[in-house]
Amino acid sequence: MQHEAAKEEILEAAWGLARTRGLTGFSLRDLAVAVQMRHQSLYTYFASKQAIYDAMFAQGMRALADQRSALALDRDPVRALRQAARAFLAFCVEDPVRYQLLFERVVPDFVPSAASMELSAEALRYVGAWHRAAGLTDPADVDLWRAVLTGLAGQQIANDPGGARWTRLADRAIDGLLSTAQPPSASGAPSAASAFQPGRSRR
Amino acid sequence: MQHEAAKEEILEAAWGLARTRGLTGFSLRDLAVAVQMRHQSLYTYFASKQAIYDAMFAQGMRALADQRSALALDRDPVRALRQAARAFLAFCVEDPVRYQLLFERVVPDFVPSAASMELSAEALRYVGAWHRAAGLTDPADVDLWRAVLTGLAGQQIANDPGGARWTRLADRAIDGLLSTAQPPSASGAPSAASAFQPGRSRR
DNA sequence: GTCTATATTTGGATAGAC
DNA sequence: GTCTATCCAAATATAGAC
Repeated sequence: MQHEAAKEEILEAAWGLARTRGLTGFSLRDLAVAVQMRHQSLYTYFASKQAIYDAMFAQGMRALADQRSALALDRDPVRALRQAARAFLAFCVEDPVRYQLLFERVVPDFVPSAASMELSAEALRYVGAWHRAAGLTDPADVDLWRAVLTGLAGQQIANDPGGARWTRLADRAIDGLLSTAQPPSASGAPSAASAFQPGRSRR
Repeated sequence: MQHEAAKEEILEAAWGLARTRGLTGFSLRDLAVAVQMRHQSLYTYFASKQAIYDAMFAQGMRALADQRSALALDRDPVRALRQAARAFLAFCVEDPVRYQLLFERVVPDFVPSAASMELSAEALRYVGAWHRAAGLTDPADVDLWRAVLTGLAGQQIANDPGGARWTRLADRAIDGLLSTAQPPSASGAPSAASAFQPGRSRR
C-alpha cells in the first residue's frame, strides 16, 4: 500500500525535523517542504498535527518494546536487570528527542491515544517480568525502577548531552535499588539471592 | 517602588494562569486580562514573554534556596539527607507547574538567564554541603541524588498527581543511594558511619 | 505608564477544482 | 491524492497619542 509508505516517509521527515529543530520547533508547513508536498496534503495522511505526534509516540514505544523483546539477557536475573537498565539508558540517550516525546511532556496538550498507551503498557510489562524473575514482587520496586532510570536519562540528556556523566551511574543505581528491595525468599533463584547479600558489590 | 510591586503582581497572575492552564497555556493577552491591563502594557514591565518565564524561574529557584536555608536538619547527617530529600519532593509536588519550569524543559526555547542559573547553582550548593556532612565526597553522589529525586518527582507529578505513589519511596531511594556510596572514613562522624552499615534499614 | 491602533507573523485547518 | 486558494485564529511585538 502506497498510502502507508507515504505516511512512513512523513513520519521519518518529522523525526528529522524534531531532531534538528526540536519537538515543537517545526510546523506542518516545514514538514510539507521536507517531503515535497503542499502542507494541506498532509491532511490526507494525518488528521492533525497531534495525530502525527501520536504516530511518532507509537513508533517510539514500539521501538522500545522491540528492543526489549530482542534483549539477550543473562540467566542471572540480577545481571539481567543491570543489562536491561543499561539498554534502556542507551535507548534514551541515542535519541533525546524520542525520549522527550515518550517520557516528558514537552508537547503542549499532547495526550497519547489509547492505542499508543497500550504500546507503552506492553513495553512496561517487560520490566515487571524482569523483576519477578529476580524475585522482586513488590510493585513499588518497578515504580522505583522507572523513577531512577528516567531520572538518570533526563539528567543525562539535559545536562550532559553526548556525555556519560549520568549513564555511567546506572550500575550503581541498580545496586541501590536492589539493596532496598525485598530479597527473594529462600526458595527463589539462588543466583539472584546471592546478589542480595548486604554490602556494596561495586563502586 | 510601585514598578516592582506591579511586576510582582504580574508574576503572581502568571503563576495562577500557569497552574490552571499550563505553563505554555496562557498568552500575554490572558495575562493582561488577569491584571486588568492591555496586553501591550505588559511590555513596560517585561521585555518579552521569555523574560516573564525567566523571572518565574528565578522566583522558583529562590524559593528552593530559601526552603533549604530554612531547613532544620537533624544532626545525624544521614537523617538529614532523608529529611532534605523529603523536603525537596514536597517542594516539587506542592507546585507541579513550578517543578516543570525549574526541572523540565516544557517551555520551548526557554533558556534561563545567567542570573537565574546562578540561583540554581546556589540551591544546588546545599546538596553538596549535605553530602559532605555525611562524608560523601564523590561528586557522582550528588549527580545520582539529583537524578533519583527528580526522577521520583517527575513520575509522581506525571503519573499520580495528588497521590504519593512515588514520593513515599523517598526514604527507600535515599537508602539505596547510601548503600552504593563510598562510606565515610573511620575518622568520619560516627553517627553517619553507623547508617552505612550494610543491610536494609527500612521497607 | 497606559492606552488605541496596528503591524506582522505564524500556523493549523478547510473547501473545492482537477 | 494533490493541488490552489483561503480562512481563521492566535499571538508577539511596536508606534505613537494622551
